[in-house]
Amino acid sequence: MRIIYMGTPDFAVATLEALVGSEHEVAAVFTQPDKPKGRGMKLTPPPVKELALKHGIKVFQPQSLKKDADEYINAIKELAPDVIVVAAYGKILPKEILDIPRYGCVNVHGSLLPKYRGAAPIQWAVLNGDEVTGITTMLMSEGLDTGDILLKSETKIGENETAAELFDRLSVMGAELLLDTLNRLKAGDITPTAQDEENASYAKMLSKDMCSIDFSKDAFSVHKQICGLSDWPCATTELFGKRLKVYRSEVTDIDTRDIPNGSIIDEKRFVVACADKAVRLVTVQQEGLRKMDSEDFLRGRRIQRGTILKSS
RNA sequence: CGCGGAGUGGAGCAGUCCGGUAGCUCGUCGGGCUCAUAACCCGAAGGUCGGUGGUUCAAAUCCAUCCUCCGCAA
Repeated sequence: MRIIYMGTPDFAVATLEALVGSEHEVAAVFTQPDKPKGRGMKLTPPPVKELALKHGIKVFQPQSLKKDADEYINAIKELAPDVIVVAAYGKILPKEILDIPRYGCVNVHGSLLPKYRGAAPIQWAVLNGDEVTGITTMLMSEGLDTGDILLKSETKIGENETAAELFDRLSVMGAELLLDTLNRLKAGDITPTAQDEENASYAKMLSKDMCSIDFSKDAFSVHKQICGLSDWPCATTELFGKRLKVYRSEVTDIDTRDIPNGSIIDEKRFVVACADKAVRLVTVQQEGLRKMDSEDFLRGRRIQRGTILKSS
């Protein structure tokens, strides 16, 4: 099939790569405009753009599909795609565009729809402590992730799995599921199913005010907060007046109900008391320093047992 | 020129302001103790102090410049 691909972040890279390596033809790529990023605010192209350019695929980076609608609609019509594939593009497609391809617009979404429609489905599945999540492909409609479902693929979330790790796994799964979806769509082998609106939920965007760790919560919640926010925006606490990011943790079975919340009960392994049990902080990063195992971080730093980690 | 932190044996740090013996907590290796151990005791190896230039009798430390890593902000 002749495809226009729309996507932006790392999550969308694997799928594009799979399409490029398949029998399908990627006629053009749409992605977000380059944005100032990193130290020095250098203008940085999105990951999908870099991959597209590497393969010599034409790249469009519209600021808005609504303002300059005519221009892009015409461009897309000229490209005459059989299907438009969208993976974490970050823009809403107007109906005029949705109607162009013969097979419609197929979206790859990082959750089992109708659960977690919206921006950060993968992280929310981890944050909420879900045991299972997955990938859904669907035919896009005008609403936010409300289109008819084509295929689903499930996977278990590991006990200590971070959102970043799950991201990587799901992006690979998404690529596979999409190829499967396209092939079966072409063969007329899929019956799109409407989403069950009753059970729909939305995953709102992650924000920095979710980052501060509250050790007065139970260990499981704290642990899942750390996993779900890793490695961005990352759960944080405060030690020595400096921000400490926590990338990785594990729940212990140490009962800490009689110990002040947030106090360090093992100053060598970085075990911290929560409301019910203790959590061990496994990988941390203090501002200005590199990311390291907590044992390394604690070594050579005179930390006393009982030191309290504050909410940052 | 967006703001800021860091670079010292294999790891993590102190020492830098006020130049003058390479320090601490670990790890590694060897030995000892122990029923045993991630515990304890004794000993050893291992560092051109990120690079270069400068000041000085003398630079990890002061000055200049470059490189690398990271936090904030986006």
